[in-house]
Amino acid sequence: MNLALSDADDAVSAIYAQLRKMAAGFAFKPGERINETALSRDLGASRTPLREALNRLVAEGFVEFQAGRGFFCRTLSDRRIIELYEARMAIECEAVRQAATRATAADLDTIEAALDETAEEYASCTNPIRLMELDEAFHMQLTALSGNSELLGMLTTIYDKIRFVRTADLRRLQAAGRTTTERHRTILNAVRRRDGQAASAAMRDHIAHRAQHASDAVRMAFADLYAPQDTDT
Amino acid sequence: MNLALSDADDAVSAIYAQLRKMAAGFAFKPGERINETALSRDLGASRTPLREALNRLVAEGFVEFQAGRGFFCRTLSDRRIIELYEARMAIECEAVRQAATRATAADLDTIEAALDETAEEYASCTNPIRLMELDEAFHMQLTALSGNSELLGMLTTIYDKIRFVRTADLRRLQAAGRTTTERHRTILNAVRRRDGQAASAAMRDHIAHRAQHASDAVRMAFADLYAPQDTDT
DNA sequence: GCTGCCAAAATTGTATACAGATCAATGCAC
DNA sequence: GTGCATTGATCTGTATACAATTTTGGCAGC
Repeated sequence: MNLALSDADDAVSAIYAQLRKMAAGFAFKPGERINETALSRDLGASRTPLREALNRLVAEGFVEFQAGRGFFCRTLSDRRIIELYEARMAIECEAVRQAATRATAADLDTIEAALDETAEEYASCTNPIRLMELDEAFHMQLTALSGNSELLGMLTTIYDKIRFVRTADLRRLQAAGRTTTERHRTILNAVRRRDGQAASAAMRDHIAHRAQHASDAVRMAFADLYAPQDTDT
Repeated sequence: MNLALSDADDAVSAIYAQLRKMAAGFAFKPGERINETALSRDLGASRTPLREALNRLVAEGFVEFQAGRGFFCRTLSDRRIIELYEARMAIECEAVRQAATRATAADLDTIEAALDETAEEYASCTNPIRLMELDEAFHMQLTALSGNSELLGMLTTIYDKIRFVRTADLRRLQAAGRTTTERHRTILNAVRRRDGQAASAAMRDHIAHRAQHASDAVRMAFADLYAPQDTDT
């Protein structure tokens, strides 16, 4: 997978990075057709490099392509979100299992320090974007300890696809006065004990728990998506 | 992930499907630069749709892109292959766990029948391509029983990336007078018992076993790749 | 009000042109 | 013979043009 998501020095990669950010945040509405001419004008490029970048997003599933009709923003369905949560499970459970044998004590200290440092902010944070960043950072850092860049790349793509839903879910969770910090500590402790089995099980439990609320979160995410423009429809 | 690997009715998708097949079989040598003009001529298209298709392959990691220098065939390293085997583990272990709760008896009968039917051919097969097809069919069918198209799509991409190595590995295994059929039955039986834990563990064991020989297989694959042209280097 | 149809406008699909960068080969100095 | 600079050939990067297709808007008929 492509980990070089930072804007490389070539134009297509820069456009791609920008479009991916937009797609992750649903700057295009689900099912919406993407107007190449207008978008290329906005991005200050011509249609040729834009279409090349869009084709990368097609391969990753952020954008769909219909012959003769052009590019469309991906749709957002319960079913697909559940599948992505399961894919997350596959990757994060395996990653944490590998991390249990490969992570150094220093690596784990770093993550735990970050957890300690942000625990208070996490508990009192009212900005859902920031809440999401903190949560996601933990999962990505932990997965990175697997030392497997394929797994990390796949997870990055999955997170970009479900971020919108997860943001709604975390907001909801916190509104109920709860956080994910304790579950994160449980997972981290299992890795520290070098117990890959337990770490994997704890991660599975953690993700499964959130997946149960995914459908509700999808509905909230949809509301967020269309609320700024109009309250009904 | 993109499951529509069949040649769609649009030109870019058709070119993409063909290029992906070529990339999977290393029709381009690792690290080799891809000449757009020559390739577009061979494919009977112009550079524009070809580059769009190549950009899809960049996103999937079959092709690398260097600014100002063009597209290059991916390189083949031990490290990367091991990572892909681990990614396989992540996905297939999760898939088989889901399959254990979701697969119908009829689904499992179909796979078992295919296993029975091909057991003899598998044991005596001298064509490594066919050997690979049989083995891969089992894994893909089983993963399909998870009912998760994301997992299936990811696995398809992984298999396309390691097919070359796996072909060498299976050839080697069979030359030693052994097959994977019994291990496949062990996994299938666990799914039948609805024991997701055991099915996952058996799958993990199976893949780990093959991963141990991946480095040797990579070397064999390299030899295969360059043998037709020249015996050394 | 709704449907079907036709023409105009907008949009996509791809070939092509050309500027700029890269590569290869030759020749020169050492 | 080796390393380096030069230059011509090759190749990439992207804008643009235009054909083909799709969408849109309006109008007639039910």
